[in-house]
Amino acid sequence: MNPTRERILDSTLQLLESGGGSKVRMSDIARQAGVSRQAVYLHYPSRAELLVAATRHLDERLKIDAQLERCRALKDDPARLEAWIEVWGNYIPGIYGVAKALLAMKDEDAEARSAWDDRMQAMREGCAAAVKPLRSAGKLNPALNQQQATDMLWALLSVRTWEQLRLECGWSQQQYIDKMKQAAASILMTD
Amino acid sequence: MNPTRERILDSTLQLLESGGGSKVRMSDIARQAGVSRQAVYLHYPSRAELLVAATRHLDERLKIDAQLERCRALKDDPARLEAWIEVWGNYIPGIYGVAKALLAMKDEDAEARSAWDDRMQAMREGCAAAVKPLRSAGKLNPALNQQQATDMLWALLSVRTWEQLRLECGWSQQQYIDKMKQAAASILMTD
DNA sequence: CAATTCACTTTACACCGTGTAAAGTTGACA
DNA sequence: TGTCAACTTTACACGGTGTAAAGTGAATTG
Repeated sequence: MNPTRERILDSTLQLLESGGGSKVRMSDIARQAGVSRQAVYLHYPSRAELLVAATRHLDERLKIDAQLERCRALKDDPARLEAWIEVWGNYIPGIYGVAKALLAMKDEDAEARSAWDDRMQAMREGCAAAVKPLRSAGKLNPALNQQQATDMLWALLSVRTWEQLRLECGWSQQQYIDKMKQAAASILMTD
Repeated sequence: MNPTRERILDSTLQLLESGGGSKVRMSDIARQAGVSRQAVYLHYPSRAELLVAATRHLDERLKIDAQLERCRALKDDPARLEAWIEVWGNYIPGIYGVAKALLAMKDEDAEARSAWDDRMQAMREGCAAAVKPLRSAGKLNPALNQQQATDMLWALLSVRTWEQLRLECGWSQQQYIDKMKQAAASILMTD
């Protein structure tokens, strides 16, 4: 990969992660990367596309796919639910900065919107895969069909919910994971 | 109340509610109110303050306080939880437009931030008041203390969660209310 | 050894939306 | 008749995104 491009993406992620949130400007990123603002536009035609590229770059770094192996191994085991919550829940802090920026653009930029929706779709599949074994094992709460159970889990594990509990309520990451496991089990499983 | 001010606030709410989301401009509002853009600034010094005034105006219209009476009546009754979910859950659609706009500004504008946080604080008190009777009746899930239970309920009933289930998953309002009651009961109560 | 090409810089500018400033209009009221 | 208030009109500053084009310097190639 082109070294300048890489420095730009790294700088973007660095700024996004260090609190900046959505108020990170193109010029900030350029300065951080030690490059002119125009050079950034030379590689990424818009802020939205830069952010999207940055999330892809982050994925490569965090190797989410490898993390997911642990879940996939539990093919028809109801324990897949806990494994999934742990993997995804611990993935959120790593993507939070870029997620926040993407979420902020989502309403105004189609590019950002579809990038985010793609990721959420993939995340939703993880939820569906965690619900399925419950149904197979007859442990799924009879008040919920498979779709509804997936929706509930998807909402429960949303970045926004993580943000609220972790940052606004001051929960620790461990506490978040533990309580989410309990909550998901309570909602989705019959006793 | 000043009739021009009122027209401005009504127009703001109308535009916010009809999908516009956060891309409603001062000039849009002015046009809708049949007034010059500058006249809007004559009454509200900034977009943030206008939005804040609009939410207050909406509160008066929706009479949330009256709605809450039904909850308050159930002083120490565990049924207060269901009543609260119903009241708040049915309040969200009415405030969603303005809530979305406020949430979008929250990260950049201190005015908007504190206005939103105030409202969420009030909402959180409703959650706390719904949790308390459970504890009194010994029905609170022993894995959660009062604070944690309040946090969970607060997160479960967040506008973002409503948005996700209602708009992204396509749930009906009735379905949302029903499932939220079930979910809250599962998470918070011992059997 | 030129000539070209590539990656980048520099400078400049158009566009939008917010917010400020100030002079002009209109009607009500004293 | 004058003045005050509410509003309009015009104009402009600012910040951030994105475009355009000329300039620089180092590596590549005929």
